[in-house]
Amino acid sequence: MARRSIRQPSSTDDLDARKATILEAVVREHIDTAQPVGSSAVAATSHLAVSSATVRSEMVTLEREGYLAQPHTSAGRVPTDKGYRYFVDHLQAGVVGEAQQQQIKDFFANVRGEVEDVLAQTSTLLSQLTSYTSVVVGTGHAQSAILSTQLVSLDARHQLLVTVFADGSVTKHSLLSSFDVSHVEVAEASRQLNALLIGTVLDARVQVPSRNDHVATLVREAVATLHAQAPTLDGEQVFIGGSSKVAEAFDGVETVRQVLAILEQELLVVSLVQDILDQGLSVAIGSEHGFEPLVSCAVIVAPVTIDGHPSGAVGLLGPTRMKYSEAMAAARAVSAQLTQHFDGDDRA
Amino acid sequence: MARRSIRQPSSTDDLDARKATILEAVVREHIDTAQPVGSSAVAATSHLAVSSATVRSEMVTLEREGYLAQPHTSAGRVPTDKGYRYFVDHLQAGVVGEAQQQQIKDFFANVRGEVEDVLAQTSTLLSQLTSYTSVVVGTGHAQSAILSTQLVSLDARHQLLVTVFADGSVTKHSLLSSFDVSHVEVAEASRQLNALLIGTVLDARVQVPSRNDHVATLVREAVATLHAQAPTLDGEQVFIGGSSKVAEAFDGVETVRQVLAILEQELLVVSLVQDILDQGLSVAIGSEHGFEPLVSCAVIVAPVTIDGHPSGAVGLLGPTRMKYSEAMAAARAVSAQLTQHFDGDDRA
DNA sequence: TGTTAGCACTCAATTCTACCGAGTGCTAAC
DNA sequence: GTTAGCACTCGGTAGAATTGAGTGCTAACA
Repeated sequence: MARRSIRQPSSTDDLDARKATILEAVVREHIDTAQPVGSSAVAATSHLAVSSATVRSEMVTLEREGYLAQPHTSAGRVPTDKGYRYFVDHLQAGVVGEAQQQQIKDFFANVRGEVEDVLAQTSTLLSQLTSYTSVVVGTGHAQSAILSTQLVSLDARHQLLVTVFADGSVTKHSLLSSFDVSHVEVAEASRQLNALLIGTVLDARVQVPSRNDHVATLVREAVATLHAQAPTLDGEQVFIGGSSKVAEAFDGVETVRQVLAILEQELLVVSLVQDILDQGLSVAIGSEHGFEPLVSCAVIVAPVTIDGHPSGAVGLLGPTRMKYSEAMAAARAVSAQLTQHFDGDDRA
Repeated sequence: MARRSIRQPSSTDDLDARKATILEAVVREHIDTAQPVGSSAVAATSHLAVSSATVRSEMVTLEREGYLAQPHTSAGRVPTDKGYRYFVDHLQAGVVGEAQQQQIKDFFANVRGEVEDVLAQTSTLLSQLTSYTSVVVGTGHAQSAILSTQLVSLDARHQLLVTVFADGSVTKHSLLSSFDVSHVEVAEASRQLNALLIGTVLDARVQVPSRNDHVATLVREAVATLHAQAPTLDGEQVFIGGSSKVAEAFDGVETVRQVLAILEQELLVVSLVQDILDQGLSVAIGSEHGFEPLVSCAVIVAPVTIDGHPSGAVGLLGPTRMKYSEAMAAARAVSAQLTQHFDGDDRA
């Protein structure tokens, strides 16, 4: 995996007021038009009472300091990752529009179903709100206590182990015995499993029976199967919404392909989101996140907590020239509502 | 939904041998090169001892009869949907290559985990084998008998209803009571639910208790919740693999976007696959499947059965100029292996 | 010293033109 | 029925000319 450590976001020095204004104008304009921005455009749109020549000489400095770049000699300027970073760091928090606020409210007022369904639909919502691809991550239940476990017989050789965790998640594992098992034995094994496991977490050590009869063997197998899952953070879920937006956001077909290919690898996506969160960031721009194939992307994340501890995140993936203000506001609003949703009426 | 009935596939009349050869040559060449095919190319590649002029006059006929089309006057010919249809109908069954056969074998020899995992991974496999986007559909358990149902207390007001079906699937539904429920009451409700539901199918009528105590209310709610799911064919699962292949298969960014947008709507995909299967087809080309946005696509499907009755399908989605022979062979091989996998060692 | 008007210069993008050539349809001869 | 021959069509390409947005530099100005 071609990962590198995430760059310090605060490495952007401060710019004097006029340079900052010019940089901001360039970023805004470029986000709007997707075109290189010229000095005269900046002189016109920004409210600096300055001629284009002055803007030009400032731009030379900004370029030398790495905030702007020139695609070719006779073109305008384009923001670099560092330029976007400065812009984002100095962005005052945006607010979500009336209509969108309403849409979010309506959604959470009407959403039904299990956690998984809610997360999946939230992902679609976030994508619709922003026109970017959205990622919703629900963290695993590795640290949740087991509430109940049950062994169900499918046929003489096959049993299904169903486990319910305190966070409301349910897992199933099929077991294949090398001998025929009676219903009575399954019931007894189920009883013993409950006695052993209820209240424990997945990686806890439990005392399994050492006898060699059917029931004991079954119990041992069940516990082993269950514990084998613990390290893989089983239950970590990813919901990706609006992957078709990728085709809108990027122009090169090849770029689209690469981004889609990344999104297919859900583990990668989870670790990407997790990394960004671990660094305490809410936005990773261009090469900041260290994923080669995503250099032309920016990723916005907002954590979701349940009962105060982190238990997931919502994210947005767009081009580096994305509408940071709106997108960040939407992500924040949705993550807040999601947090509230799970803390509140519905139990997660 | 802009659906239309599927066209009869057998509406292609028969062509004389030479026309058939020419048509086939055009299709093969066009699939290979993505370019319009000229008469001289056909005269050269096909083993007809005929001049290009003869081919040309035959092509005029083929065009008049709707098998070929001309992008513009001075270009070669391109197959129409009808042309592809004839080609596919007269295609002798292809075989999968050595390496691919091996890859499939290895996959099914090593695949682990629950049905869902197997299906998801199968989808990825099929996509890798063919370089097309793959769809794996697992049909719901609406007709499966209930093996076990269990009510678990999350807290005083929230209970989780976990149901195991004979096909090995598990559902969960959370219930919210308007009153506090004790653990004893939950256990009793769970016991009663088992007595009521075990052995029934989802849409069966059962006699619920009419009393008004906590337990009876809980039981009623649980049954109602469960039965509310029956008509929605709950449990129908779609796994889409290799959506990034869409960006390779189609050139227009807009087409890519449209196809991705369709793939996002999983219900649509299921009904598409189902429709094609219902018509007894294994390939739907261009407008045959009646989905406007997918006119430039062909869809290949192959049914999967468990214990003899249909329980899913694998599918491939590519451009109309896809490699039918290879793709159909791969789909068939994978669906056969999948069928065997579920009938055999592992219980589904 | 910072700002600005003026100006020459650069270079991608656009337009125009000519032309090539793959491919066609037609016809006359075999 | 087949084919060689031929005039014709028209998309694609290559080159030249043009355009114009934008730059950097310089000299004058406040």
